[in-house]
Amino acid sequence: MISKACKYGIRATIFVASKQAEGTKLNIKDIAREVDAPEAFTAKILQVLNKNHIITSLKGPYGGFFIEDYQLEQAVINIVKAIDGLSVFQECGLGLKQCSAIHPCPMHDQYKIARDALLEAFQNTTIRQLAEQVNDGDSYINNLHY
Amino acid sequence: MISKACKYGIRATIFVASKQAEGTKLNIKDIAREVDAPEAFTAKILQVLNKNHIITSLKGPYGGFFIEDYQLEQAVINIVKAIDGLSVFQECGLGLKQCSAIHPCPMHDQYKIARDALLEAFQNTTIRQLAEQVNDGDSYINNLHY
DNA sequence: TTTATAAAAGACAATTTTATCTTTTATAGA
DNA sequence: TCTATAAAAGATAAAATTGTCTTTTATAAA
Repeated sequence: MISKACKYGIRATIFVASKQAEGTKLNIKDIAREVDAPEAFTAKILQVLNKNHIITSLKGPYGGFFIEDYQLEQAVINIVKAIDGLSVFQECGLGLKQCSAIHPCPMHDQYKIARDALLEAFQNTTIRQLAEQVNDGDSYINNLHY
Repeated sequence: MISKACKYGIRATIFVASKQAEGTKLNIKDIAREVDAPEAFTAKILQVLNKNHIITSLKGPYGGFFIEDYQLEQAVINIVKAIDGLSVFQECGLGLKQCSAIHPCPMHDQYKIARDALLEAFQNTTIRQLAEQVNDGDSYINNLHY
């Protein structure tokens, strides 16, 4: 569906967003630990998220990652766009290079329904909404480790 | 979404199914050419499809691949199951190892809608239906190469 | 039974994705 | 200005997926 990198990126972003109220900056180690992702790999991902203005970073002492107000309002699809690109939302379900109403693959119509539902999910959800859910204890961004 | 191998496999199966009426057996070369997939890779995929009784093969002269009546009635999800497994239809959208109504990720509900739509698409469609579409000229399993 | 044919099986190679490690750059405070 | 800190950048490495090539096995017909 979407890459592992992208999933880590979304979880990390939600975590950073969920801490916005505190006003503190979070470092890579803490973010990676919280979202159960490999640290160095997470660093790479956060790097591209910063470049794409999904989150903001500051180097040096007292530095780290945080999220700004305007960034909280972005739809999660922007995270997918930054890491994986938007092709998942456009590609043919059976891998045809061009697949459209005029040259459809045999699953075109049914697949499009699912693909559009996915698009909706990522399009109509803001980072703020997800962060609030987590803060309210209604959902989680980490694995239960029993 | 689903792997390239799986997409090749579905296209190949539809092609074989679309030729069932002819009663002829198709060889790897012809199948691979028709569905625009690498030949040797296609051979590997057809091998697992045969093992999983999606299609049938016969070695030797006058051998090749064909599909039997009962196989035509199978849902395409069986092809996905044989090649990729069913995890796409069960996995968390944000990559949590366990994600359910009692420990949901922040996108659980919206993602589930899309995932279930995908499941429906593959579950409620038979190989025969797709083959008929192709035979009727309503859809295609090959790339337009202009 | 021999031969030709076509898939199966197995080994291997290339590419992509995931992951790690080291060095550099920016920044805050002493 | 010097030092410590934390991210950025760059170079590699490991794993998974995609793709190829060679050898073996099954089968039909002569």
